Amino acid sequence: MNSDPFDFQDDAPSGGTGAASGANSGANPAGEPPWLSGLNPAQRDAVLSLLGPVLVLAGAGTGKTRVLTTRIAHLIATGHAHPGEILAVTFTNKAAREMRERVEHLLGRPAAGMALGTFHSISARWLRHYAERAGLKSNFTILDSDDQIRLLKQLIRAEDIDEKRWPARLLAGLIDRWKNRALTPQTVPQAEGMSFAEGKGLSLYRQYQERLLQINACDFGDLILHMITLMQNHRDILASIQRRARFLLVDEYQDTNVAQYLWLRLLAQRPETEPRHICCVGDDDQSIYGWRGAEVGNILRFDQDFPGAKVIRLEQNYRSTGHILGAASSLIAANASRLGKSLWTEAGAGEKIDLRGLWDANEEARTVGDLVEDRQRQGDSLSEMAILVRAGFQTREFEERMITLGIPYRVIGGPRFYERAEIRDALAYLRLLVQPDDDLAFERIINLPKRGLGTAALQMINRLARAEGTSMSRAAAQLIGSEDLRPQARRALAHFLEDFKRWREQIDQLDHPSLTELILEDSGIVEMWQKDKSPDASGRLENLRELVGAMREFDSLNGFLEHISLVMDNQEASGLEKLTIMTLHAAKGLEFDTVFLPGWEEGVFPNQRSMDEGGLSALEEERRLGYVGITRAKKRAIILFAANRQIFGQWQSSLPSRFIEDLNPQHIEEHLQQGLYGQSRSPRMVGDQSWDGGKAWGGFQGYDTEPARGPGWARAQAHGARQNVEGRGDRVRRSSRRAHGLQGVGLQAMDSRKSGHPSADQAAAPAFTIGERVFHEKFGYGEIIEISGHKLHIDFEHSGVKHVLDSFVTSS
DNA sequence: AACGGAGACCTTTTT
DNA sequence: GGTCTCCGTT
Repeated sequence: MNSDPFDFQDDAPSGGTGAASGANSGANPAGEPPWLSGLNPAQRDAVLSLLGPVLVLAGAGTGKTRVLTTRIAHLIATGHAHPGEILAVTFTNKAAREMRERVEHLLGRPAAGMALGTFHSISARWLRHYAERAGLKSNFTILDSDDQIRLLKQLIRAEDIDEKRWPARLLAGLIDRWKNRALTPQTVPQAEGMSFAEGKGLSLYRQYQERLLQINACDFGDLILHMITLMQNHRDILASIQRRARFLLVDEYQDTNVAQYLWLRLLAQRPETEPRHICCVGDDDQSIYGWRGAEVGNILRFDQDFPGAKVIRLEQNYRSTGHILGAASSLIAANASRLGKSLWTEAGAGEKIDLRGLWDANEEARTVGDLVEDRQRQGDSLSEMAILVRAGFQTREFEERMITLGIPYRVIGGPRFYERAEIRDALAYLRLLVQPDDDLAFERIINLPKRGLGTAALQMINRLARAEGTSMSRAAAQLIGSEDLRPQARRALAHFLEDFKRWREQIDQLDHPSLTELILEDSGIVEMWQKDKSPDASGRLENLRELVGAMREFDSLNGFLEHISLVMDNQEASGLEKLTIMTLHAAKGLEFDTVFLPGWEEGVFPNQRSMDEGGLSALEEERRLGYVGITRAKKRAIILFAANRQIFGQWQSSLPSRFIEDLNPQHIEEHLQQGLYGQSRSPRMVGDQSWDGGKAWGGFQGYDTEPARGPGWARAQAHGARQNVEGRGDRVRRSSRRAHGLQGVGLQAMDSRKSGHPSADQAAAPAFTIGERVFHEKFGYGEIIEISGHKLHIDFEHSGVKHVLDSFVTSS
């Protein structure tokens, strides 16, 4: 991030204004500019189509970032645009940082004045400039979701709403969703405003916004929302910004939400006669943030929004081998709503996808561990391997296994550095230092470390602040001049305020890291942790030291605070090679030689809750997630699933993911564990006539061809013809038609449990009775205490009550 | 202020 | 099963 946070005024030398002139003015007369060499025709087209609206549909691994960066470099180097007229938006700060580096590398010089950042960071800069017009001061605080919740909690309490029934996080979610749709308290539809605490939703939203202005703060959504409102209501602001955004570039367009879309529309707004130089890059197949408001619709109707838009498809993949690409394509082909792309590669077929069915999650982790060690023996680096899970809880078993094996790993996406309590405490001190009206910071640290200012004192301060319509700091200052507080509390409060006064006097004397150190010492924070005997206390002190270290990279305290409220990522410096464990979401945009994809089971992936809430469109989003997962792999992908898994302390039996049947078997090599899905000698198995004892472990080979299964079946047949990848061919029908036996039973049980397709054969439930003694392969003997369909609750002699499917159990 | 018990939660997550 | 939050007790 640049030191000058708002350099977009008139510092831009004019000169790049003649966009319409000579398209090749910057080209080397001897040929073409060097940065264009090595681009394939589609990429080249995307780089050179500088004028008018352009949509680049860039499949996974097709060189999207390269196109974007080259395009920017080309704009500048050919004189089509001055850096100060370019505005490029990304979704993460990391992406922004990388993009800037690459552009400057191509140009061979800094691209000073170019606005390149996230929607939020760019908005924040503008908003600081125009703060007064939005009712804020330019040093406003950016609240994170933690602060947001605490604020909402106060409002909910003040309204006498039952916090249990109407938790603050629910309201926070509601407000976030409104903001994602660019709805202010004035524009929330009447009916929706009623949706919290018997109709108080909208009123709470309004109060929340008022309160934010009072404490001179914004939440993340406000950054964008305020800017939209400002641009809509003030022509001068809009004009000034548009001047700086003559050439717009947007990365990951499929992830934009409605508010971001409106933001872009305002920036791109031009008189009819003028072209809109907007270039959006995205991949509808990698849209995985629908659940937080992203609108795939934005990318799907780009050419309606921007008439005359040129659509360019990047389809040559440079990342993965043929089998990986083939498997991924066959999976995504099962989705109905897509713009459609056909990735291809010049790389060889490579290794097939390694598909492994295992008994339980434990074995899954062991298998991955073994395979990782195998790769290491082959000389592969750990940093080229990753385990990509659907949900956070899955990381645990892998972490445990890696610890046992002594394999260094890192988990991405755990609690982030700046979200840790001790860091947030320290930051609250700094926030209050520069912004005395920051009530949330005040409340956080007023009694930290303990200084005898408990709830009573806090309440008194709060009441006065409300009565006077002022901030808590000011109210507190007033209180120490009065007799309202007990002498002890009064002294403590006076001391607290004096500390801050003293520190503020030091702001110009000391550099900010030293000042922070001073504050941490003086306030007693350091002492507090030193006295703390809990095992993580030393780590917390370590973190505080790290915080001071991180500050040194910024030239001002304000610059640092801006950075941490927007850029909450922690870049790990450690040079040690490590295996990466992270969620599929976090993996987007990354690549690894070897990718492990565990937990491909119904319920886990696709995730049950996701489907319950979002239906078919959520299922498609899950499938895109699978597509993202597979396409992270350069050389090999291993997909795993387990028949049994403990979820929230309950054993669950599960069937392999329906996504596995979407995969074209040509690209798959199965390694199925013997005896999976209880090939036991069960006399109870419904219709078990032809079980062949293991090889064709049922679920997978069998259920694909079960017509009763519904949508999956129809899709599977339809998409064969669309194969477009190396190794194309009609989809091979699964050979086994065994639709009965264990797998049949399990299937029915699953189906009836899931939304959608009730099984036709439910009547065929085996006749277990409550109280019956049964045997389970893993849990041994037990007694049935409850039956619901095919799901049994069994009290096992050695392992307690478990929920298992009846197909895993035999009567004893 | 410090402990502990009860209850609720448990998908993904950037900014 | 694990963790977090709240609330009541000491």
